[in-house]
Amino acid sequence: MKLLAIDGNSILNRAFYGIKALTNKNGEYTNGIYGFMTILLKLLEEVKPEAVACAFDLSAPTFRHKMYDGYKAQRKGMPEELASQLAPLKELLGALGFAIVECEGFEADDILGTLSKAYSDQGESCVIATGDRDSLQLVGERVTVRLATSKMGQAVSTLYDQQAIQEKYGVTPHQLIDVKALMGDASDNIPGVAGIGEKTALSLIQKYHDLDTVYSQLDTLEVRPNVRSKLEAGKDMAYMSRKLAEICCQAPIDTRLGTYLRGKVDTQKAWSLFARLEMFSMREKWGLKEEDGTQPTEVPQGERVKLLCDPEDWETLVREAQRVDLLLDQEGQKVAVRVPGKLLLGDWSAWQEGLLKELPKTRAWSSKPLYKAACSIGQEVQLAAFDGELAAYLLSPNSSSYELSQLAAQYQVGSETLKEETLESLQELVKPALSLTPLLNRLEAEIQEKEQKKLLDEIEIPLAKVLAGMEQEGFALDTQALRAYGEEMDQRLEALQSGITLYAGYAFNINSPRQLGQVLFEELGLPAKKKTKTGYSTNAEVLEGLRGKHPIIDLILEYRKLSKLKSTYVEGLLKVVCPDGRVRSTFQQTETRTGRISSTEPNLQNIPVRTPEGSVLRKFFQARPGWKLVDADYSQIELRVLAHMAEDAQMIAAFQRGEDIHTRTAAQVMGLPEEMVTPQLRSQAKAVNFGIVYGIGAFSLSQDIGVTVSEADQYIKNYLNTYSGVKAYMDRTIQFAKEHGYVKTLFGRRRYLPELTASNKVTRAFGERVAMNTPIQGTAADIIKIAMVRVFQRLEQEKLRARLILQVHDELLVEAPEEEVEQVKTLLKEEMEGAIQLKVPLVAEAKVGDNWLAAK
DNA sequence: GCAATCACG
DNA sequence: ACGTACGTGATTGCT
Repeated sequence: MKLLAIDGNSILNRAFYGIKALTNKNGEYTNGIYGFMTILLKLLEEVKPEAVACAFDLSAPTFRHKMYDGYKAQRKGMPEELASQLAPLKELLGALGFAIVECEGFEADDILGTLSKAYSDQGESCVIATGDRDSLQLVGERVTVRLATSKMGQAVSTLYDQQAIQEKYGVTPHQLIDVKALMGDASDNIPGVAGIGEKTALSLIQKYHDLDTVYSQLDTLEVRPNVRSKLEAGKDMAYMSRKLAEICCQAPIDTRLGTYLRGKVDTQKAWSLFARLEMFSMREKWGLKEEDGTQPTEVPQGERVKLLCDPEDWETLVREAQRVDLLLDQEGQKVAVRVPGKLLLGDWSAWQEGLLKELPKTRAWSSKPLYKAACSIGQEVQLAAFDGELAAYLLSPNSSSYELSQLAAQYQVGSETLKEETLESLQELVKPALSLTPLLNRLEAEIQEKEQKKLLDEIEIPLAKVLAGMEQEGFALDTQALRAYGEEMDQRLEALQSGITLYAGYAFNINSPRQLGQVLFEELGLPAKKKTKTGYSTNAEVLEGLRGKHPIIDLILEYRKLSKLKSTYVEGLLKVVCPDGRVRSTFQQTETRTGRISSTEPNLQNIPVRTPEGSVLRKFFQARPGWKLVDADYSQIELRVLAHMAEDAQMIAAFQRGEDIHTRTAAQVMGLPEEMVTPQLRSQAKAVNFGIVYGIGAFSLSQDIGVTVSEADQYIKNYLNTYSGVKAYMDRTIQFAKEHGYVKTLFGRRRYLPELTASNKVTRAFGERVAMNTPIQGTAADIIKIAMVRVFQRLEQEKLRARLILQVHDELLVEAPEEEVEQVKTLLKEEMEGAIQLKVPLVAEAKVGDNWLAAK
């Protein structure tokens, strides 16, 4: 019978430091557990043990502490984010049927020693898994150690048997105790003999075999005189260290071999623990099946429903139902519909018309595709009653995906069951559909509880419909002109490339930062300033600093800029343009942690504008013939939000008087009259204003505006003195975040901040900046979302043909027939400025043009 | 699949 | 001693 004996603390420790921080949606740290389970899987596969014991340290003092006050005295406790993973790890191991062994007064090492001795004494073998070299002394004829180490960040495990130890150290495993007695161990604070290190200790034991011999023959040892005197002085220390270093093999634990046979797996418990930890892939790896999570004893039994596939009376059933829950499978073009007592399954194309009529009483898992469908078959687009995906996002905006099956597992809601099993129940949609209703119920309740109902009902759900419209509408692109511009760029790129090759002396891939670094900093010998993890940094900031040092730099900067524009915007856009000449972005509503929306395939929120070469691309985004683009953007929305939320008298007054906030800030912070504020000073003040919103540091501000750190620091101090309400607000917000674990916007949008409890102060500082920034960025996002919904409704009410086609965080773009332009301009301004009443006015400005460049 | 870079607010 | 502003997405090179 082979035993796998694991040093739980040591392996957890390795796992924790080897994997970057990972938390579940509640902010519980999980990276150590994840790593531990991965290592354990690998061990089981490689060792194939019949019995497994996981040994853990207890926090109580051990016999070693009692023997020597200094033992592990310098050792810091484990960081909280690791300590918090111990309990769930043990719970999980228990659920998976592994024995957990702890023993008061003894360390995990002693447990491993005792067990390995018990097994080998009875002729059985034992494999010890640990990250700690101390255990090597336990190696014997039937005992081996698998030592986990990390080499260049890679986890490696080395197998040690008697021979391997002899080869590496030239002594027997047992002799390692005496080696350590002499050399000591800094990490455990075992003193050893002062002045004797690993080399000397090893050679002494190799030659004289043990500590007793060394000391009995001290006078005749063939060593340098100073070593002899050190040994003499350190004799007591050596013998005490030996006692500390020797692992005890008689810990009072259960040594019956059968105790450690793997026990029964509590599948439900393991399933739900993995779910809570959000380790979905682990469930499969541990052989857990989906049924394991849905046994009636663990989770409340859901309703029993009757499954009907393509029933003829589906339309009546849906029409007469009080409430409908709907799950659309876009890939399979199937739809699952839950009405009281029944689960209906059908083809989306056949059912969509009837179902879309009933949207107001429908709780959808995801509603945006439904609005798009309604729109594309020319049906009236009505609002859904609920949207599970959006609800889940509001409850936990940190998650990376909002898939129904994962959410159901996370929330541990029960699944409904079928009244009778049929062949059709094998359909892929059935399983997720059975957890749909319980999950929606649960999400609705939690939205109530967290006071996010208004946010969901009045902002996110109506917004989904607006976004559907924008996606459907698209934005016209002049592809011919764009293509021609691309060809121009190619010519220029070729010229730049030959110039660069000439200066470099050979052809290389300019797009490769590595090759470019080689050319600049090794071949041409330019001074390298910054480094990245993998080599020299060659980013624009570094290259700017090298301007004038070599003529190649200007060419590279231009090449970089052009090739970015060409590949991302010319080629990228041409790749996704629809046959009708319009590009249709997808707007992600559950992506950002702050509440903003994002835009993908193509991303229309990062079309160039800051440089002349880039902004010409906006010429190719055009209104239809006879139509115009109306572009309206908020003026300094984030600063206005800050003024309101911080209730800062100075800032509020400045906005109320309609002053230029950056000039005002410059005057205040730099102690000048406003007339003396030059454009350069104003732009510095603008950076300060931005910095404040981001949760500024003096270093970064100094980098940004090119002043010394102490000057930057002075600016910040002056700023916070001038706008003392802001300072109080920031302090208050961080306080709230630390107390509650989250921050929220004016409309109750939340963001959880597990970073604030980190022991790493860089991480914690990041958490604090996020705590300051998120309410501001998030409230601004809430406001423009409200404006979008209102603009959309006004266009509808006033029966205009104009359509909202794009949002870029503080900017809305409407495409309008020429005759509607004036009305649309007014409407946009009114709805954006009137989206909400703050202590400061909201200001939006609208401009008109044939293309996006002209309308800015 | 990740790192580096750069486009936007 | 260390690292250094918030939020995104796309492209490229390289392992």
